Amino acid sequence: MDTPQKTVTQIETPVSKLKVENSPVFNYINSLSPITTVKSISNAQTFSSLSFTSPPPVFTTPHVASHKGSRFRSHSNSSDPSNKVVEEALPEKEPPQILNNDCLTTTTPRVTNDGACEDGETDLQKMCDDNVKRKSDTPDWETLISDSSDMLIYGSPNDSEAFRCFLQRSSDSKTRLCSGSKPALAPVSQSNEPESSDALSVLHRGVRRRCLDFEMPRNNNQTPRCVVPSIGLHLNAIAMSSKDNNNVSKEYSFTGNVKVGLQSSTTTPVLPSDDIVRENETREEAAGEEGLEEAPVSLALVESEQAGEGESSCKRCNCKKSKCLKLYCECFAAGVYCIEPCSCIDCFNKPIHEDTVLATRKQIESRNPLAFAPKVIRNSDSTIEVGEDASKTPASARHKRGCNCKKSNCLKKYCECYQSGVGCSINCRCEGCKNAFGRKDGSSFAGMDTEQDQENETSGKSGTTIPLPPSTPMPLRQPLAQLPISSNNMLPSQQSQQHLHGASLYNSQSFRKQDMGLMSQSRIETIAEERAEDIENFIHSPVTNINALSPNSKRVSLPHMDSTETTPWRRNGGRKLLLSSIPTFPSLTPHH
DNA sequence: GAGTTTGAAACT
DNA sequence: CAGTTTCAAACTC
Repeated sequence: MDTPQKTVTQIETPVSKLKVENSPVFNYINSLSPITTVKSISNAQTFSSLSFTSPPPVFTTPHVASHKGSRFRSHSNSSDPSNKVVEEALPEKEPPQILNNDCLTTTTPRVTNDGACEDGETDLQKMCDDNVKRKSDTPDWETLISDSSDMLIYGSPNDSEAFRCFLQRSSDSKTRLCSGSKPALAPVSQSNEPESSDALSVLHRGVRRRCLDFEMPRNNNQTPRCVVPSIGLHLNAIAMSSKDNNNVSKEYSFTGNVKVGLQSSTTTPVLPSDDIVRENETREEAAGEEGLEEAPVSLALVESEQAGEGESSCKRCNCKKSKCLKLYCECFAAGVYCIEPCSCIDCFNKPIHEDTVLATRKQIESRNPLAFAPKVIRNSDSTIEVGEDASKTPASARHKRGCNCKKSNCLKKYCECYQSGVGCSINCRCEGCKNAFGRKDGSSFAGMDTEQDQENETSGKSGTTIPLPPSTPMPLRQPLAQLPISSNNMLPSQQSQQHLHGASLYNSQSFRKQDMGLMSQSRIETIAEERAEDIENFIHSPVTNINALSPNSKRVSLPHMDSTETTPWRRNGGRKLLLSSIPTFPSLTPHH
């Protein structure tokens, strides 16, 4: 009897009964015991609630095992514990409710006991005593707590910071972490949170977090970015398409995602969010299997980066009739939620309308799986880009579908190729192409020179306009930004699941993010190469064939090949490899 | 800031 | 698939 219940002893109730008989003291305790039992119950509830709702087996075990539980739990349960911890750490943010919960849940194990012990002092004292013993017995708690703190943080609203720290640790780019962290966190937390209390509350938290996160980042330093799009995330092929690029240059991007978060506070990246949420689920699942969890993180990171960068350029849309639910909307197209800076009217691209956004997105993807995929594909060179010029970019990158310019001569941003800072290619159906980054003819990139020359010859406007176009800037970052978006939506895990679809984009994005953020440049380069290969493969593959077959069709285009974007592809092929390689996750694990 | 131009996206 | 319309960004004034 007794022996078996050692674990129970911790729980207290059963033991108490047994012992009660033995000594008056126990009797006394017994009187108390009820309370304790209650606690235990409460704990159980909390745990159950926390872990379960969606919880993967992992969670279940942990919480059950619980208390001692172990790291595992802390990690896995990060949600719960994290929240608790966070709350404790950051009582401010979390509403009292949470605290209560925390008390209940946490009480047993640690802190609560000590400090909180609000409940019955006597009981608590006893409990504390017991706890003390327990602690002595299982110092793990503290350690766990401390250890888990990171994770906990993760889950909590504050997560962003903690998360960031992690990320930073794990990865290098701080910005990413900061910005990205949110999205990633949000998703994660959300997934977890729901367990704890109300899904809604969770969502709100998520939102808050994102907002906070965003703020945090800002505060931190990073830049005021819009940070907002991480949101993946966030976050969607990210979307990025040309815009993404813009993002890069401007802010957008993922930022977009990030933005989202900021936006209304609601959250962020629409798609990303959705995707994130989904992905979170899927991830968890997948993660369980593969340990993809990382992916999300990476995505988040990516997003964050983008967001961070994007921030500088926070993208904003000005939609009036599309409700920001069509690809006309840059934010939506980028897979991010609209945020405050947007001047849109009747905007539905907000976390509040997540369902609508997702549904719309699906609809669009059903029509064109690549709708949210990056528009620009880059070669290995793409990484190079550095700004200097576009000259390089153009060569390596190409617009999937190609442009259809007739009057702009591909010398203005009306041209997606030009806007993205890439040269026109065979896929383009443009007329009078003078793309400075590379003409459809083949006159290569470098446009500047050639173009200027030509322009000089043809028209005077050229020079200034061409160079100006941020095209250069765009291209550089674009990849990141873009990828993130789509990726946001689609987590790697999802990617794997989703396959090539739009998801692929996401995947790619996410991938990118990971790549970008986590991976060193060298890796990126390699990836880029891989991408190129993948792209080729893609082209050969049925899907790609589509593009090849119908270059004209806008949507047909391949799944993003962009260096940044392209990643996704490879992911398809080599995704796992990348993922596995991706450090992002690892960083998280360390926490364990 | 308002109006125009442009080409992608969406629709038929 | 092609043509047309709608839309919002890019651009101009």
